[in-house]
Amino acid sequence: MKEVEAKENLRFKIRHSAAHVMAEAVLNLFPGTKVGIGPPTNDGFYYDFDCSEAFTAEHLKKIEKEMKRIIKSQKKFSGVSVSRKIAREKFKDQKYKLEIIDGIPEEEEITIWNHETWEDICRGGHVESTNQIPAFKLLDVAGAYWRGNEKNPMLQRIYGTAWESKDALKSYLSKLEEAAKRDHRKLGTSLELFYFDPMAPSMPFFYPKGAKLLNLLMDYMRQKYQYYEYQEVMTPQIFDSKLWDLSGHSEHFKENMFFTETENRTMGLKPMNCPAHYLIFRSQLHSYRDLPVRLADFGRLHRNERSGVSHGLTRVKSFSQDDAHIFCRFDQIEDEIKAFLSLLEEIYQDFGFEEPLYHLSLRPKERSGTDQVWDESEKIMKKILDNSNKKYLVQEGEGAFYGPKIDVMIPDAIGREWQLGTVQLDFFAAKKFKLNYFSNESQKQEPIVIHRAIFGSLERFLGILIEHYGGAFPFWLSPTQYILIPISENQFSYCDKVNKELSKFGLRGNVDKTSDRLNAKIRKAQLNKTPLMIICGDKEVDSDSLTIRFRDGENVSNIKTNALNILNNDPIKIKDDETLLKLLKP
RNA sequence: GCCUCGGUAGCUCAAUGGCAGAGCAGCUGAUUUGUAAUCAGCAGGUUGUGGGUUCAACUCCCUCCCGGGGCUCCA
Repeated sequence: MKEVEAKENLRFKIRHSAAHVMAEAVLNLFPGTKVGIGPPTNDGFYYDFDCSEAFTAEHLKKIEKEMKRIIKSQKKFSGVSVSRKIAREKFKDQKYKLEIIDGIPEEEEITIWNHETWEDICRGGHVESTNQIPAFKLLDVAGAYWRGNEKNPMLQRIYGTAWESKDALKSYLSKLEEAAKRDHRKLGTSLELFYFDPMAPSMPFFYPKGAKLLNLLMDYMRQKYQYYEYQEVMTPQIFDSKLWDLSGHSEHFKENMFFTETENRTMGLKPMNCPAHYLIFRSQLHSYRDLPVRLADFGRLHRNERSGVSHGLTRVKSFSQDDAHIFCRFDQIEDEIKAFLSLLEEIYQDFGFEEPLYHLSLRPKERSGTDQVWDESEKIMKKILDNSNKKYLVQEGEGAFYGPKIDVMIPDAIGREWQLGTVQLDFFAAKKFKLNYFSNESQKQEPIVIHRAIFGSLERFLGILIEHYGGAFPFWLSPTQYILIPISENQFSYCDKVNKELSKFGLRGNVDKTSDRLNAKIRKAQLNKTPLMIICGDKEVDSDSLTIRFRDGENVSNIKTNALNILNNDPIKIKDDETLLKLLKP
C-alpha cells in the first residue's frame, strides 16, 4: 500500500511540475497570455490559458517542443513564502492569479513555486528539477470556464499526461487506444446495435440487435423482480403540468423538460417516474400489513439536456430505467436497503463486474425532515455498510434534500469507474403527495419512499456493457448466439433443420446462405463477435452432427444438435466463453 | 448554453479554387469451396442545410442543423 502511495505521490509531483513547465512554454511562445490554474489530475495534468489565439494541434506540437527544451535545461524547483503585497506585485499582470491571491484566506500563507524561469502561486508538490519529468505528452485542448462558472470568461484548457517513465506513458497511451477501440459509439455502428438521426437529436434508434439487448436486460431484471417481490407497473408518458408543479419539477427541473399544449392544457413529458408511482400508490388504500410495496417501471423518460452534453448512449434525451420505488414503514428501511444491496451485488456479478465501491451521501445543509429522522436513517445506512464489510466513502453534505443516499461505483473490464446503482431515502414525498397507510391502530401514517435503480438508465448501462465486453457479449446476452455455416448449397436444408431445432431450444441465430466461401462466412461471424459458428459440410450431414467454432478460434466436432439444449437451461450461468466451451466440449 | 474541432456513397477514408474518387458493404452473373476476405461486371453523391464571394466552390465567407473533445480532479 505504501509503495502505491509513494508512486502516486511521485506521479502527482511529476504532473504538477509538467503543468508549470507547460505554462512557461505557452508564455514563451505566446507572450501576453493570461494563465488560470494548472493542477495534476488522475491521469495527467492541465493548465488553463486566456490567449487570443486559438490553440491547434500544430501549436500543441510546438508547445511540447518548448517544454522538452525547458526540461532538458534542468531548472530547479523551489518554493518561498511571500507576503500578500509581494504576491500581488509579482502577478500584477495576471488577473486570474490576482483573483486567486485575493481568494486565499488572510491567515493562510501564500507560497510561490518557481523553476528559475517561471513562477506560480502554488501550494507545492514538485519534483526537484525539470529534468525529473521523464515522459509526457500533450493530448488535447478544450474550452473551460474560469472556475467552472459559465458567467466567467472561457479559457483554453490544454490537457496533458505525464509519467515516471517512458514505458508508463506508453502503456497509458495504449490504454487510451484500447478504450477507443471499445468505444460503444463505434461498436454500435459496426455491430448494428443503434444509430442517431438528426430528426431526433440525442435520442437513440435501436436496430433489431440493439433492441434485443435491451429486451434481454429487461427480461433479466423481470426475473429478479419476480424473486425479490417487485411489481411492475406501467404509467403514462405525459402529465398535466399541475403534477409537475406539485412534485417541484416545474420549479427545479423545468429547463430539462419537454412540454406540449393540448386543449388549453399544458402537458409535460415525464423526466422521472416517481410522481406517477405516487399517484398509483395514492389511488388505493394501504394497510401497514401490505408494506413494503415495491413498484417497478421501465417507462420511457425524456429529459431535455442542454445541447453539448450528449454523449453516445451514456447521456441521451430519451431513455428508460430499471426504476422502482419502495413504499415502506420506517422500521422496514434497514431490511429493504439490505435486500436491495444484495440484489444489486448479485446482478453486477452476473455481468462480471468487480466489487463495487459505495458512496454514502449524508445530510445537506438545506433539507426536509427532522434531525431525528436524519440521525436514525443515516445510522441505519452506515450500519448496513459497516456490518457487511463493504468498501465505502462518506460524503458529508452530498445527500439529496429529501434524504440520505448510497451511490454505487463500478470498475469495468479496463479499470474505468462508472456510477451505476443508487438507493435514496425520501422523507418528503409522502407529505407532498399525501401518501399514507393505515397503522395497526388504524391511524393514517406516512410511508418512507425509497428510490432505487441498479442499471440506472438501460441505454447508458448498455453503452457501458458494450465497452466492458468490447462488443463480445457473453453467450446469454448475444443478440445473435450462433451462425450456421453451410460449406456449400448442399447443406442448406440440413442447416435449416438444425436452425429450427435450435430455435425450439430458445437459442437465437440464423443460417448464412450467402454465396461466400467458408472463410468469408467465418470472417463475417468473427467480426460480429458471434459466440458460436456452427459449421456444416458433408461430414456433419452424414454423421448428423455439428462442428462448432468458438469465437476464440477453438473447434469442437461431433456434437449432436440435441446437446445444445443445455445452453438454454440457465443461460445466465454462461458468463464467459470458457464456461461455454466446457459445456460443449465432450 | 459556451469554447473548440469536425460533417464527402450504408461504413472507413481520398480529392484545398479547375471533370467528386478508392476500399469494404450492396446488386447482377459466374464459382459450391473445410476454419478470418473467390472472381468479374454494375450501380451508388444536391459533398449536413440555406445563403454569399468567384468565370468556376467539397475547397473561401456567413447562417442554421448534427456530431467529437471539454466546461474546478479547485493556487
